[in-house]
Amino acid sequence: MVKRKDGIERKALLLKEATRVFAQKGFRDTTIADICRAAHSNTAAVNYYFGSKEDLYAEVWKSAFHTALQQFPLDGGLPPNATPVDQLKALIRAHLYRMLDDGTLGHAGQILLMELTNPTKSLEFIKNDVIAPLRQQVRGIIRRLLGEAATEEQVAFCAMSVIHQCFGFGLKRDRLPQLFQSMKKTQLVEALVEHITLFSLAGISAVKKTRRERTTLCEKK
Amino acid sequence: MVKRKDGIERKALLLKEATRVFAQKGFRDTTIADICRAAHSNTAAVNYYFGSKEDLYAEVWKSAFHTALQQFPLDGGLPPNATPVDQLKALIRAHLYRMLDDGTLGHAGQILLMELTNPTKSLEFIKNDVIAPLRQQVRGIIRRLLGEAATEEQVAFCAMSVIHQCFGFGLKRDRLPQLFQSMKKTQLVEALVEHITLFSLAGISAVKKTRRERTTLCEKK
DNA sequence: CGCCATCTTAAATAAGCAATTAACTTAATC
DNA sequence: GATTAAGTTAATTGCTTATTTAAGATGGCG
Repeated sequence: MVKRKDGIERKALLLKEATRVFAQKGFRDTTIADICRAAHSNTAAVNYYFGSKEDLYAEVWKSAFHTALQQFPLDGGLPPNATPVDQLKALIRAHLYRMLDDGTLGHAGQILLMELTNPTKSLEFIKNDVIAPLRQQVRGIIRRLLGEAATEEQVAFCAMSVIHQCFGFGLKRDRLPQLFQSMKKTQLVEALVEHITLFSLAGISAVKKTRRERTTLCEKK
Repeated sequence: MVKRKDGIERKALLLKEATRVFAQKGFRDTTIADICRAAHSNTAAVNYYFGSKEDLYAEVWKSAFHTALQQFPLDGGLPPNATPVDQLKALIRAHLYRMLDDGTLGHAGQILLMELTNPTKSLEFIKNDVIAPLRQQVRGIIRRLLGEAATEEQVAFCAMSVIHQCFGFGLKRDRLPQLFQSMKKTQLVEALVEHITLFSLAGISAVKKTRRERTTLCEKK
């Protein structure tokens, strides 16, 4: 009945270090000993506080995505009546920061990419809790940009083109500074936001201009 | 001095099954037993023929990328005097097939994505042998599309936008048929080729139209 | 202080896996 | 068909790692 505060402090530290190590090395390559060493704890600590390595991993991505979404909400912090162009730009910026941030923010993106290429059991949850609402959000914005005349397929394709550009930079996360040595990180990210927004808006406009018949292979209903 | 042919047959079978299993589960999650079971061989076979699990993995990606590049060469099989637009489209198609093919072709893409998010020791080789020449190829085409006035940074950003769109579809490889149930696979891939080409050419044109000063943060020399 | 739940620790346990070994079988060449 | 290198096999070794255990230390509260 008597709770001590040193316990919850250590638990929080373990979660933080676990997030970092998992994001860096992935679930399978991370040992409990790695995490406990980073948190200056005994190897039994993980099992004591979280039950198992798997349970800890689940806690990690839950908290990582929670903070990431809190810091960069799906609507980008914009009022609901913002123009779709502004919404798109905010969305791209949020994604890039989620992917490229050096702190906790970036860890969520790292873990997401690893789950997509190398799934653990957690992928199902991630798909439902993270990817699905995100897809809704992106498609909503694209729909407004393309107009009612566009097919569902056109919306889906454009949404993927935008998102994949952002995700792709997560893949080169570690190599980006090397590729663009002369730029500061924040400069680089903002330049990328500008580029992806410009590139994508042009792409979306081009799709909008195509005749509808060309792309109605899908959506027969 | 006496060579037997049953050995090289088994070795080839092991390589083939190893490629499939590695592409599906990744290096760390694949056990030697998994591979040998798939190839109807004893667990000692991998060490007998390849020396170690790591050496086998190296053989796997070498052969996988070799076949992938043979089937879809960097120039897309086009004559050197082809228009950059045709070259871009051929490149996009080649990438998509490398990412989405169900057979051996697709395995190279799977392994590449896993290496990028979750590197093993092999990543350095992959970067030098696969990624670097590819980047050269893409940037060459983009450069021709953007013209001499464009900055190196603009070329690099556009190249990434194009490539990442293709890579991104590799990330959803398994979920694509589910998202577009009504389309046959080949239909879907060709539709994606059309979409990415259209989208990217529009994006590149838009970048070309921007004033040079806006994007000269990099490349001070 | 003295109780007791909470937390910490070192050591033990057990499971999984890559790699090795040595005995055994097969196929090519004479 | 005898010889021998090549290939195959089951059993074993040794290492890494998640998890458990039980004993010990610590902090809050009466």
